Amino acid sequence: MRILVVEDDPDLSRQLKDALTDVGYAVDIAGDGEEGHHLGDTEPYDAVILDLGLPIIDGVSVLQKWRSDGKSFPVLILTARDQWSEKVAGFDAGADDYLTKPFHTEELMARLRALLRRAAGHTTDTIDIGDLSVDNRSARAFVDGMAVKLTSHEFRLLSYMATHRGRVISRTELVEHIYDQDFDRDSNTIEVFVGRLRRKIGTDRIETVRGLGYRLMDPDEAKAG
Amino acid sequence: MRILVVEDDPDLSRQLKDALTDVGYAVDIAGDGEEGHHLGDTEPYDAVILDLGLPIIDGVSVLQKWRSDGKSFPVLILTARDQWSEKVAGFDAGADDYLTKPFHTEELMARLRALLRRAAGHTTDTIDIGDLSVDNRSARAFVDGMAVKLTSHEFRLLSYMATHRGRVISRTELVEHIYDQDFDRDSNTIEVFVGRLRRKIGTDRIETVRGLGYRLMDPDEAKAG
DNA sequence: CGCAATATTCAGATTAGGTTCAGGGGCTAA
DNA sequence: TTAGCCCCTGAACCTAATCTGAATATTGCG
Repeated sequence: MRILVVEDDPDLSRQLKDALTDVGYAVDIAGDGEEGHHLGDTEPYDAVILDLGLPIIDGVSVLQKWRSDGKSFPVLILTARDQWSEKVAGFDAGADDYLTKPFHTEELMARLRALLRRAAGHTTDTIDIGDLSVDNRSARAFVDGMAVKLTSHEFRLLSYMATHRGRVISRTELVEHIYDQDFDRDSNTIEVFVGRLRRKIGTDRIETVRGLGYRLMDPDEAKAG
Repeated sequence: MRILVVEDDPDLSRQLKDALTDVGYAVDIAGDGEEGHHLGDTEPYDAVILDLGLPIIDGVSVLQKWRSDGKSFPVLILTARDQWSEKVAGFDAGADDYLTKPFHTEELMARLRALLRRAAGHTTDTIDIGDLSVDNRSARAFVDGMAVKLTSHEFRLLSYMATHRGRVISRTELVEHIYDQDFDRDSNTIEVFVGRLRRKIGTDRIETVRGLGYRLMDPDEAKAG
């Protein structure tokens, strides 16, 4: 974890750097708003501790610049004053937390941990198979970057096959996973859906394994191996 | 956005509920730790405001239980005491923010907004989707710079979809996040609201995904893939 | 070549979603 | 307190996407 501390009081920044380094963070220090802004713009920090009363450029302006540039690291603001209206302004500028001086280092550490913890939990939910991309979050599929319009059953079928890519999947297994309840399994709906899917995402992506079922794969990979 | 308030002081919880409802959140109240824990366990809240001094089960224990159950909603802790060591314990139990009573409602609101936007992976209160702009701070929406007049529930719907832009959102999810606990959830109000929203912000911004739900997106982006 | 498995096509049937509307509740202004 | 207004809700009705099953065609394999 790499942390930027923007603070003009050398004593405080020294003390913060020591404390943060002790618990294993990599720490950079900036002594004024300009330097701080530049560092935040160019280096990949995991979080920033930002004093508001800074030389050259004030903290809120620095924060606003970062946010309008799309910088998304969590920012914890420090300030000497305890004006609630000022806090509100800080949050509205895009701060994630706010701490009034003087503070206990332990509390700062705890708040920082909370910010880092929260920032960590963002994962995407897509499966890529060659240039086919299946996004379970948005219930969409892309072929070569182009969105493919799928109906809900078509998508369920594709999604299930994608999470078990490379494996042969029987019709029975597909039926069991696509339909919630017991479904009258003597019709050819699966074949119909596979057919429709093939038309939409490309025929050779779903291989038929006679007598066993289907397998979803990357056509190029198939040739190679 | 749906918020759970766990607070044993009826005056305070009443006041919080009013303030939160005014700005368009759906709010549930729990008066003790047990009820609070149960609600948090079973309902899909977007954030929780949790008092520490609670009857039956104390706040920190409730929070710890949630976290060990994998609940990840942001939690803002309230407490009467200003013991920094207690704050640290609260954060380590999995809190995301901490506010000492008495507090200014504006500050609480600002902190709550910060938690909500951060939980959704955003850094500001304004979400832009093409030329549609949704401002969660002022509860207003703009199309092409022009303000759009939305009713409270229309905005709730739009706001929730905007913070989850691109994702397919089921009717159930929408109902659960824009209404509070006591709401009869089988009627077609969601369809009605979606219809009204579409008329106000443009039909092709909300895509219907049959059998799954709706998706808010930039119509131009959609064509591009 | 012939059989069995799989593909394709297509036309109802079904059901999800869209639209409209009226009643009622709650808020505001007088 | 009352009248008026706005908005929410739920029902009824309408529209259209998509599912299904059967009929028909094709393929692969012994």
